[in-house]
Amino acid sequence: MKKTERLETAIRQKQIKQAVLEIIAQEGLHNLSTRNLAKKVGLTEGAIFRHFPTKRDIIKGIMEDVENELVAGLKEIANGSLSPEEKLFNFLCYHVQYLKANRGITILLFSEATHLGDKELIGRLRRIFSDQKGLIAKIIKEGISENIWEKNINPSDVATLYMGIPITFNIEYILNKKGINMKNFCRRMYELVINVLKN
Amino acid sequence: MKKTERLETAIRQKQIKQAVLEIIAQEGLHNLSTRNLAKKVGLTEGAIFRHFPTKRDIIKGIMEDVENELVAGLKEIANGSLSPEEKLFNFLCYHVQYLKANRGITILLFSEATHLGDKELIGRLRRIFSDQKGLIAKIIKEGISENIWEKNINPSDVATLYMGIPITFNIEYILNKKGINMKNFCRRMYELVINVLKN
DNA sequence: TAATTATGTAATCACTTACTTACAAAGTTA
DNA sequence: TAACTTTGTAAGTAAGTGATTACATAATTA
Repeated sequence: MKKTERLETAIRQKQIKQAVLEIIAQEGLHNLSTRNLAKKVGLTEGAIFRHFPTKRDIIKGIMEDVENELVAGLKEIANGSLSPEEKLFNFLCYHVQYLKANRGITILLFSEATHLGDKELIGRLRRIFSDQKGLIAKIIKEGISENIWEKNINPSDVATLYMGIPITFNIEYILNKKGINMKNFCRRMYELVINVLKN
Repeated sequence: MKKTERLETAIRQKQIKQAVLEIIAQEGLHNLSTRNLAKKVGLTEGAIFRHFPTKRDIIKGIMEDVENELVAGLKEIANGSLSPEEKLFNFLCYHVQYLKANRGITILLFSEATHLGDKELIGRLRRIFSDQKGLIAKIIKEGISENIWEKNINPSDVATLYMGIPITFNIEYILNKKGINMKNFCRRMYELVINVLKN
């Protein structure tokens, strides 16, 4: 009966978080129960709760991944030594690519954080959001101080405008997979943002 | 014991949909149960189900309101006789204002539609989304054909960029009420979009 | 090898969910 | 006034939720 391999917690945690994203992408948020999650991983519910104290902690773990993978990657680009234009382009492409590889993550974060009504999760989400905006604003300020872009432009406003791009991309991608024109998406959006900055 | 006034279904339906939006704005999505909804309206659960066959139908009703109020209003602006610039400005301001008055509606729609995993609701959402994009693209095409805006710009891409504005606004507004700089928000975003179009 | 620890199962918990049923009474109509 | 329709209540339902328990066994350590 007992054929299930025994793996250590760190590995199971990765599998569980992976399964969460797969369920959302393939079956929808409404199927994200611990029961279905256990089935997907190939374990029982008890085993799931052996590796995570609560379901909430699984979502929290995914948020931490986003901070460690996405946000850290974006930070590296923003703090690099390339030109502001190159930074902006790489930033946007990296951003979109990450969301493409982890489709549904935007909806998971916003939906679950608000669904669970959890102050800490919402705070984390807020931080991820404002970190990204801050990095974009920083790149833009850099470009302005290097006289590449217009002085009379508000970096924070452009950052707000920017933030809509990956969010919209992700929402459209999960909502309407065929409708969105993926080809060169990040280059096309980059050109538009550059238009704003060059005035 | 029976002090509850008896009101006709049409009125109760309005009250119930109103209560849904209030609960989301004040208590969060996680408190949107039929139990809590009934309490908010001042009725029993049984009464709620007298006026709506299912909870899903309440969400569907709110979606219909969005189509009849928001989308119809935007359509009127787009099809009006003002200049493309004026249309674009009014469009954006009307859009933002509606979401401000009905805050949380973006999260409700995306979250519940995906949470319920309901094909019809997701289809409706998709339609609301693409209708708005289509109207924006139309205004932009108009401006281009009137030689107000650059020819070598893709109206559909700008529409995608545009769509991020109200979505981001709504998400930020519910996530971080104090953080968002509301003052002249739509005018500031309008200026940025105009920069894109004038190249 | 013996004791201990880590990882699994099966059954079940208390609770919440959307929804239903049987009944009461207000409002309308014949 | 009598019959009927509409709108309400109170008390349920079955199904699903996240989480726990008692127990088994594989892997590691003393």
